[in-house]
Amino acid sequence: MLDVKLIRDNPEFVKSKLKLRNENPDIIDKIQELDRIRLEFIRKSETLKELKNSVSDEIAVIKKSKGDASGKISEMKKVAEEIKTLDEGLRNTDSEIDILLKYIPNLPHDSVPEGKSEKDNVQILEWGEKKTVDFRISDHIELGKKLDILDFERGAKISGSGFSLYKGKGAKLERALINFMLDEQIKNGYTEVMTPVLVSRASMEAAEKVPKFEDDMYYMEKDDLFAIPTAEVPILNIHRDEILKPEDLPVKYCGFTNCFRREAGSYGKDTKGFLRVHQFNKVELINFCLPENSYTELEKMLEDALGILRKLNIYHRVIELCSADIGFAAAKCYDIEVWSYAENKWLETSSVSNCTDFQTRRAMVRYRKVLESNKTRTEFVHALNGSGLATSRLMVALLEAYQTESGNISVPEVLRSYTGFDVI
RNA sequence: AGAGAGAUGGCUGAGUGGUUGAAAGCGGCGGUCUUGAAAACCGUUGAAGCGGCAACGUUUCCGGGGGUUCGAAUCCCUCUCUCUCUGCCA
Repeated sequence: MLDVKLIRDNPEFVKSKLKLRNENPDIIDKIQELDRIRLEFIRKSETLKELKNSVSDEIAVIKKSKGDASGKISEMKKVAEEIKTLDEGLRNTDSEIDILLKYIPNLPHDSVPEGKSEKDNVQILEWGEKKTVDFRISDHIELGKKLDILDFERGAKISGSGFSLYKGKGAKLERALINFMLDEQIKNGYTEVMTPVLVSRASMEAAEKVPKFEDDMYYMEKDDLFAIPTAEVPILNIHRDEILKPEDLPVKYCGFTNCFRREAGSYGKDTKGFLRVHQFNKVELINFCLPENSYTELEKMLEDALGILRKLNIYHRVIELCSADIGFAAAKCYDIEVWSYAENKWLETSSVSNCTDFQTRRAMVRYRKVLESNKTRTEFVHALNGSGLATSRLMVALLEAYQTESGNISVPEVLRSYTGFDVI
């Protein structure tokens, strides 16, 4: 969530940034008004509480010396009533503000290209080249079926469309990919974690996924638990309500999990095979860092993700998302896309974002900042997240790019020590 | 799922209505001592909000929410979570 103080002190700045995201800035006026009311409640209530506290002490003294305090007590009775009313007003105003705040996205960073839609995203890097082959390219579904390594029909039988079954060398290849990616990220300084994949509502809220995206999640009503759409959620929550030591920053985690997405509203789009699935595998990267370092850390994280594709030798590009297309919690975001030879288009396989203090403010992840006066103050750390990477679409690109004329798959060099075989 | 116990500051752990934001110990930080270090001793050490340029003042916070009271960590209700035992199960 945004800082209310920023809205209070710099409303025009906030509005202009929201406009860049195609958001209606009027909501800021509403929050400002509620904030004024809120401060009024606080001041009135605190003045009365101060009075109540001091008189209560006096009453204690009088009672101790067996005196009569009935006058003061009845006076304070009235004051207590007033405080109750004021605090109720304050609570209501607080929750009104909070509801509004939950639907306001993070503000785009100055370096983010302005744009109206995804068409205005900017390609900033292209790596490798499109191979040309003199045989017919099979898509991943065809390859998966022929080699008996992927079975989408049976995946659907088990759970419905959008669920897949890996088999034999296909399963092993997937596992190899995950292990390879984790090992690479551990080398890059990330600490591996294995997290719960069902998380509480509080964790979802802290990651700013709920209430805005509640319909996109699988939800277990009986236990009020959500299936995670990304490991970003549990990993971010590792340090919820904590104050980190500045010397420990940046704190970097990587973790593999299954990810679950209902993909409500995208039925009919990219329904083939792995292109859009309800459950997929992903190695996630999270970085908690000092605010002043978050944009250099963002570039490093992008590099960490790209390193995987380079080692796999997969043709890819990087897109810098424009102001209208960056995710809700992000201030700046890069997408990594891999080339699908069969689909003849780019597939998003990673998104690397700097969420600044947007999530950490709600999650209360802070560090102790030492001021010039040698005093300390807590400040929110910045949180970054990135896929490093998501396997399903990567698998599409990999299978297609590594197919041979005979219809087999030549396992990428770096994965062979993991798979134990060279060809599928 | 059944029975019971509990939730207090970075940690351990006192505290059952009136200077208790909270004893004590540990840890952390600063200092004395020391060539240096350890030990010992002394001091210091929570967060959030509001007001203030600041010094500082003030309010709130002892799992969450509500209640009783002039006054609650302390009494009542409720929810959540954790632990132990039994059952079930990977």
